[in-house]
Parts: sequence; C-alpha cells; structure tokens
Amino acid sequence: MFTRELTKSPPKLDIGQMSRILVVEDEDLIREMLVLALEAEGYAIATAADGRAALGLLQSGESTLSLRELASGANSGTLNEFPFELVILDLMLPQINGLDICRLLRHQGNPVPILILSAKGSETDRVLGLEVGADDYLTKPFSMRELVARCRALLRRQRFGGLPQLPVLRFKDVTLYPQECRVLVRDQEVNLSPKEFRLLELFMSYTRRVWSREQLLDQVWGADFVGDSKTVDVHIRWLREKLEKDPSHPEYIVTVRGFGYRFG
Amino acid sequence: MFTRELTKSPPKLDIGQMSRILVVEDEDLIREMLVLALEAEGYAIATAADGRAALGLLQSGESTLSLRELASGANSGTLNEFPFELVILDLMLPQINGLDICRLLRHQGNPVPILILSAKGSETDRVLGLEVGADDYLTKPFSMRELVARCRALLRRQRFGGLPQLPVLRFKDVTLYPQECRVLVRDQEVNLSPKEFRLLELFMSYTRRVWSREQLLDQVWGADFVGDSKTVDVHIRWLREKLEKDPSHPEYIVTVRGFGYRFG
DNA sequence: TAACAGAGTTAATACAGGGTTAAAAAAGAA
DNA sequence: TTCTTTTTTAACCCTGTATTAACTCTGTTA
Repeated sequence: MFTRELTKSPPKLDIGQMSRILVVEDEDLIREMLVLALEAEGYAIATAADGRAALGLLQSGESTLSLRELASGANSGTLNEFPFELVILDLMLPQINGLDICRLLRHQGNPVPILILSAKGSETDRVLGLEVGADDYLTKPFSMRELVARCRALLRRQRFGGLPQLPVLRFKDVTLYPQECRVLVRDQEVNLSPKEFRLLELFMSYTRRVWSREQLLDQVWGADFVGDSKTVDVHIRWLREKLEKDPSHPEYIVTVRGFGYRFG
Repeated sequence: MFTRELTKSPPKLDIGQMSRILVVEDEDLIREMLVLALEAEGYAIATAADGRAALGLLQSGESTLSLRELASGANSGTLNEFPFELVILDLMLPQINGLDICRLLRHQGNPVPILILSAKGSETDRVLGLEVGADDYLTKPFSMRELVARCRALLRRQRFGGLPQLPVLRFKDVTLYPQECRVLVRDQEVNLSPKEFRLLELFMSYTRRVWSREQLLDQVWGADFVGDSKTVDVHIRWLREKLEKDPSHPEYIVTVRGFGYRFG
C-alpha cells in the first residue's frame, strides 16, 4: 500500500524545508482556491496577479507585491529569500502573458518547473505551452485534486529525483522517518528492531486507532504467522522501553483492555 | 517480448546520444502510431506489448546502466544496452497492468520518468497514477502532437532540466564525479571497481535513504541477477574499506539491521 | 472475597542476519 | 594466450532479535 494518511499541519513550519510554489493567476477566486489547496498540502505559497509581478518575483526576489506571510508565522525568512521550486502559471494575464513569461524564463536559462494553467484547451495551445518550456499543462476547469497530484509529481522529481517519498510521521515527541528507518524520541535517535519499527510505523500511520493483537500480527508479522499472540505483548514492551519516559505508565502506546493497543 | 532494432533511416544515428523511450502498449495500431511519431522526432524506441515483456526490458541489468557509461561511447548494438530515459505506459495490459509496473519500479527504486497513457480518464484514475509515481498522465484518445510535446518536456527535464545533467555528488569528505568515474575521499583519490562505483553513486544520489539488498541488486546489478544477496554485503565491505577511516565502525555506509544499508 | 482472565514482565533459548575472510570463478587487459 | 582485477561463492563466527514459557500483577465478576 502506497497511499498513507497525512498527518495534517506539522507543528513547526520551516520554510527552508517546505516546497516553495509561485501561483500566478489574475482571477482572485481561482488564485485563492489554489493557495488554500496548496497550503493545505504543506507548501509555501507566494502569489502574483499579473505578469510583471510574476517576473519580478521570479527574477530578482524583489517584488511589487506584499508577500504572503505564512499562517503560523515563526519562521526565519520571507518567502522570496528562497528560489521557487514550482511555478503555476495562468496564460491569460494582464501586462505580460503567461507564454511570454515561460519563454523568457527558459531563454534566461531558468530551469524552474512550470505548470501552465489555462482556459485554452485546444491541442495547439497545449502543445505550444509545452513547446515553450512548460513542464505540464492543465486546462480550466480543472480538478483541484489532480492539480495537487501533478504538483506533487513535479516537485517529487525536482527534489527527490523521481522516487516517491513517504511522509515523515510525527506525534508529540516521536518522529519517524519511513525511508530512513529512523526514529527520534525527544530528539534522541533510538534504535528499533525491524518488528518494533514496523509496529511503530503502523501505529503512527493511524494514531488513536485501536488494534487487536490479531490485527497487529496480520499487519506486521504477516497473515501466515503461526504462534502465540503473546508475542505482540513482548514487542510492545520492548517498544515502550524505547519510547516511553516510564514504560510501566505508557503515554504513547496505551493498552485498551479486552481489545488491544492504541497509539496516542 | 519483442525488441525493436534501431531505425536505419538516417545513417549516422548514435544511439548513445538519442533519447531512449520504451513504449508499452498492447494495441498494435496505437503502438505503431506511437513508434512512428516518436521515431520521427528522432528518439530511439523499444516496444513491449505486455506487462511482463516491459518489466523484462526495464529490469535487465543492461538497461540500468547510467548515462556516463554510454557517454563514454563506442556503442555497437541494440537498444536495450542503454537505460531508458522515458517509459510510455499503457495501463490496461496483458499479464501485469501498468499501475503495478509503475508501483513495482518505484518500489525497486527505479527513478525513470513514466508517462501513463490510459483509457481511464476519471480524476481518480489520474490522481492514482501520479500517486504511484508516474510523472504525467494522458487519457485516450489523445493527440499525438500533445503526446510528443509532453515526452519532450519530460526528456528535457531529465537530460538538462532541474538538476544539472550529472551533478557532482558530495557528502562530508566524499566527492564523486559521475562523468569522470572518480571519487575523492578526504582529498585522496580512491580507485573503485565498477560495482563499487555504482553502489556509491546510488547511495550518494539518495543520502539517508535505506536500501534493501534486493533494491541494490535491482538497481546496481539488474533485476535479472541470480545469486545470493550476500554478494551485496561483500561489496559493501570493499567499499567501506575504501571510504571509511575505520571500516568496522563505518560512518558513511551504515547497516540498518533487518532492512539494509543507508548512506549518511 | 475468591476466582479468573487479560495483561505485564523477565529470562532462556534458538535462530536469522550481518561481518569477515579466503578462495574460486569470471571478466578484462596486455 | 597469460596476467591481473573484479566478482561471486562459501565457510565461519558473532551478535541482535524473535519467540516461548513461566511467573506476576491487575482489574472484573460472581
């Protein structure tokens, strides 16, 4: 299974770590919808409502627009200290049209990925858009989910060379990095055995859900496991020893008597 | 499975310089149309008519050679001595369906760009396709011109875009020059065998990511490797001897018991 | 209150996974 | 070819991990 529930809004936003997207769109309504959807994905968004503003942001970082401040604040820099990793570009813009922006950027050797968003859906328009250096082309009206998925795909290739990456799982003082098989507890790295790691990964993917011992055996050990369900208890014990301040009065992995265990 | 030999029309085609595309499509007519259109663009095309054949072509060790190796020239032969730079993938395939192929490739750590071609045009299908690691999604019926334009966009980014072509890889005291097949460790040049080099190249392309022995065999040896996964251990040992100050207490190539190895 | 079931805890043991080295086999180079 | 380098296999050891089992603790119910 590849899809995974996203834990929403990690508490600490570090703009240097977030993907930075520039949304260039003159229709206020659409622009705001885009911003909302993309911010919900955890991206840092700047916007421009016309071509000149967009070029300003892209070329120098100096802009005539006030930059969107991040919701929860408390981050070190403004958005335009960092280069954009993706541009979502409407074609029909005041001042300078989108195609020209795209052409200009490529002419200047700027490799930032560009996703064109346009009401012009004809084949010729689409081909032309890709021709002048865009990376993707979506026609209005578009599905917000698809747009987000396409952004993810572009950013994935940009940042991680094309391999999909699993989101980091956080809960209170525990952070789990699925790709790295690494777990931090109170900023200390702890060394988990494979079974412990899989257990924790499962727990953290579905916090607050109660798992029976049988379900845990199915998910972590595999459906072909034969043996005592007491095995789970022992592994839970090991895990508690590595996670909990006081393993005998657990705060993370809670026993639900008669049912099983729950994380969180 | 059938592989297509090079078109001979222009006499001096250097396959090492051409973009290599794999077309996976079971309908003969569409497949032939794709081949014609893409060959007209100057790409080198291989085809597969079912999922198993596609996987065979994609996973054979030869097709995972890195660009560097073929840039060094002197190529005599067939298309599949070279890695594919793009896969055009139909979803509805005999034997193994396209989504599974996509998922499997990504699961093995193969980052080749994938353009999905499908009759299923629903938003959910498109999102799902991108979700499992595809880079673009086009629904049938499609315009051949648009398809070609999208291929160009993907290849442009692959070859010249986003990241520079073959960036120098650095981590702490290790520097790897992909083009030159050279590695510096603490400013000392070390001599790596081919396998060692490609292992290190892979590791350094995705630092901190844990690779299982199977993934390493897939990516470095090729999916058709038959033999003991213990082989990896031995090569890791050699590599450690050349990288680490103290090979028995490695700082770069770390063992993650039960999972595999991680660089950094 | 006793009796019981569910859960906690710990220790003992078996075993799988990984490290290491040597030597055979294969691949390249001269 | 012959020599050299590289790759793979095999054997051995060592250690961390999984599992079982025995015993304890705790909450529930009669």
